[in-house]
Amino acid sequence: MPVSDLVSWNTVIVGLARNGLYEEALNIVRQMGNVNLKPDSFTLSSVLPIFADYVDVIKGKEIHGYAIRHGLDANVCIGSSLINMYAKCARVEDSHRLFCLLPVKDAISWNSIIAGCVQNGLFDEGLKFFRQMLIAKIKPRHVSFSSIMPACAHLTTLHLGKQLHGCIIRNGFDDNMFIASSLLDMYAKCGNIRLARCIFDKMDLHDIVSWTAVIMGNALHGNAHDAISLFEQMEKDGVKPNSVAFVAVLTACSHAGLIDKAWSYFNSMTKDYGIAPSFEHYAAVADLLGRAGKLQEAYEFISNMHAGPTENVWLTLLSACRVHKNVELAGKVAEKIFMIDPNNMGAYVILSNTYAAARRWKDAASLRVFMRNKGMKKTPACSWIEVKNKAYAFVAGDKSHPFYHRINEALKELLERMEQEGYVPDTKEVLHDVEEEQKKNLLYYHSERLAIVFGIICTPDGTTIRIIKNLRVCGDCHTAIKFISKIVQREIIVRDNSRFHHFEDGKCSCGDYW
DNA sequence: CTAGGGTTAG
Repeated sequence: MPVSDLVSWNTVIVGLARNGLYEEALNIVRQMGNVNLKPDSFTLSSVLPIFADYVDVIKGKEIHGYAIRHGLDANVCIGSSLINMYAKCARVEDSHRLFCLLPVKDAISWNSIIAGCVQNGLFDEGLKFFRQMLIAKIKPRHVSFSSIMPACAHLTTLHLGKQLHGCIIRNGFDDNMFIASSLLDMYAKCGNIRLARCIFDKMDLHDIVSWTAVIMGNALHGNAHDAISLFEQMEKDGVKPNSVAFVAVLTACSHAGLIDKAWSYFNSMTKDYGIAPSFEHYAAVADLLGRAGKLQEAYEFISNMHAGPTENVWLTLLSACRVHKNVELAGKVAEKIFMIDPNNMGAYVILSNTYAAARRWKDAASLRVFMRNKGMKKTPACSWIEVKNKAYAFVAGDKSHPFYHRINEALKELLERMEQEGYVPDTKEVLHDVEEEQKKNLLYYHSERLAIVFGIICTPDGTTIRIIKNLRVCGDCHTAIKFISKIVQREIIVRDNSRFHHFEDGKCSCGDYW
């Protein structure tokens, strides 16, 4: 059989696969056998992306086996598509192994392993490969940047994201849609919504991803009205919202307490766009109802979910129960969660905090003992700040920190000025059964305050301070930071586990609703 | 007259 025959068969397969006609492409591959043609490296690397898209690791592995038997596994194109296929099937350790074994690595094989890591949440690993790629003198391409940027976004490493942005501009990649979307998302997640919006406005074209990224960014920063008007503009521009876009706009409503708006979007999603609500949509609405104190309504809403509620949806209601100190419903909700996952740590923590908030110290304590016996540990609160391209982490009351004494001095000084301005510590949320004086001390050393004071000491006057915290900011710290922003005349941006707070001149952008 | 990698998600 002449080679050109195989070439023309491959050409047809590629054409079909690239146009999304996967079944037709696979049919052609099957027919190759009937005319005694054997798939070669071109065939395999055209077919593998199909199984990556199908998340079909069984079929993918079959191809992998075929490649090994025919001595094609050292081919760089097959290698990249195998790395990609395993990563898409959540088998990134297999991708990793293949990448190491690959004798020749080009830019695309590097991009495959970087994207594979980032898509599986291995952000540090992805960054490590990115650096190794540079060391190996492989020039990053546009795909390298759009693959690695989400790692900066998730890790909130603004300095890295900015460096990469510089590279992108120098390479003239800044007009690429994928890169612009990932960049604007990175800036939004790292606390700079203004720059995120700037990048969005400079784009020539907007697709559903860039719209969603800018809507979500505004939602996270509490700019509900911007988020909603962007969503409406998107609809006007003829870009059809998808399920993710609705998550974004519902998140915006949820962070601003816009119940009626949220309902109208939730209903329009199914009615106007035929999108079935997923648990994220339910979670956003449940969160909104819960925080507005409509706990019973939220309970019924969740109970009527089509697919059956997930533990995450119940968890949003459980934290609402804690906020509104509804111990009875909290118990009922916790039970629902333990039916799905008996070892759900988050649920035990919130439940014990609910008891403590209702001053039921004994119940809280016995639950903590139970948790300790089960070997469950509460996540310690931690805040961090970037100063001069370095991240500094703080945990509450950490005396081992090298800057502890300087921070402590500054904290005392600041506290005096705060009290002169009218700050009264609010110990209601201190969930320990200890003396009032001790409670105050616990508050004064919350991790976010240590990080903020460190930032004030280490940066010139007027510099914006950006803090990231792994847990929710407590009510008293929220008040304290408002005072601090006024006293030191600095903009302080705090990202907790669910949203951003912009503190400026004694006020917070969330309007005290969060 | 042939092949592989990318952005949004409480």
